[in-house]
Amino acid sequence: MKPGPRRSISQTDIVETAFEILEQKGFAAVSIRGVAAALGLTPTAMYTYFPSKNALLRAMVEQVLAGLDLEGAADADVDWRDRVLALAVDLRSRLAAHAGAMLLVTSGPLDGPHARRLTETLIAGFTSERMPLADAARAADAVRAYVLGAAALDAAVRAAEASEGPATAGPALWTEATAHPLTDAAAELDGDADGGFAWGLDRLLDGLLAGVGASAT
Amino acid sequence: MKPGPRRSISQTDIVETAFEILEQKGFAAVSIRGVAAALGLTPTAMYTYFPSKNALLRAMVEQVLAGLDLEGAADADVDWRDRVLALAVDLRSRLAAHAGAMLLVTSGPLDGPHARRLTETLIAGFTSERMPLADAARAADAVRAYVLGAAALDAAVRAAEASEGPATAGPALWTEATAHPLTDAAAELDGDADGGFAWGLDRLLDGLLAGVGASAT
DNA sequence: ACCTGAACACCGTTCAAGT
DNA sequence: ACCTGAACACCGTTCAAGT
Repeated sequence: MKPGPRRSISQTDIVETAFEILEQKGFAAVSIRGVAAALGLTPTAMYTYFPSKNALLRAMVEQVLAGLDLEGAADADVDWRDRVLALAVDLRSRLAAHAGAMLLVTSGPLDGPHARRLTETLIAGFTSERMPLADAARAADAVRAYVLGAAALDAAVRAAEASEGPATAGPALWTEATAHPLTDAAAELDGDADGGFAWGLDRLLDGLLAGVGASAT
Repeated sequence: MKPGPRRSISQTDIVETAFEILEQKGFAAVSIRGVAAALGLTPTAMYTYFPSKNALLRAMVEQVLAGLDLEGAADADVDWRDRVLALAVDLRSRLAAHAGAMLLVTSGPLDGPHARRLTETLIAGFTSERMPLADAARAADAVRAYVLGAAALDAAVRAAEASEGPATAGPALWTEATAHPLTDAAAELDGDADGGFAWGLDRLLDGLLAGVGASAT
């Protein structure tokens, strides 16, 4: 095919195609060349839209965050505690929806516009509980860290299950099989990872909101 | 050079070399070929020691975790709260020590022997505070998530600073520059990221330990 | 068992050139 | 501005072969 302007493909089209590849073939398959091929372009044409692969990955992170209901989280009619819980659960499910989304988040800084809006919303919520600004900022950081870390641990476990089957341990790299009685016992009586996430977040909010506002139980 | 057995190189040597490359040239430079070259081997010889690149990365994660003072964390003479704080701070500083260590952790499941020992130690500590096993397991998950998430956010920020200079924003991808007054205001009066980490962990422990034991303040 | 050399099927990115 | 084609300097991994 000859060079020259074609029917314009948007950055959004590229990001969407990248997400399709991410879901179908995993994080490793998200490549400039692969996305270009799926769009019927040569790899070099991609550099018209994004200056680097990293820029593409950042745009993907932004799209994941774009769907967050920050307006709902700013609704002062609802308790802040309930709002931040809903927001965190939503964010976590969005990160869980795409198999490799967590690697995206870790692969670059969370400094896009939607990421900043999320941080701003969190800080605003905590200050609305009469928390000093410095503490509110740290509280926002703590919530971000908890949600991201939980999503990362989830993603790592699921990636391992997908790549090598559920019941495969390392080939005798370590011999002591049952040296972790508590971990094993806990694994038996639990299986509700989602419940664990909300429980831990609840405890974190207990600690963050203790003694700062009336609505903190 | 001719093929045939050489003076044996150990898996430990390979992992150490990989860490040197990680620190000097970053995560992207940690490659089978690169590590092999640094050791004077051909890439294929690497597959004698590790079945895949992923196996090498996992071994690196294990080495980061291997240095953790789990014995100190099991010392019942000290308050569990102080012990888990020390453990978390230690883990975070280990993750921060290597520029790309966080990507290592995120790139695979934390299911090696040292990772499991860490989980076991955390659960044991929480049960020692008279916490039910199921809750102790979830508390351990919460602490892991918080520490990992905080380390991930740190690493992302530092990676960005290293790759493109501190004061570079995106090239007008978004126009509203000062739409985040709280974030900006908080950034001005804070700069102590380490303090923020410990503060948030303290709040998390407040929430986790509230009402379960005598030593929970 | 430990290693080499060649090969396969990929990468991100740059550059000169076309329309 | 948008695109192609060729090229550079890389990847992980496999395979046959040597000692």
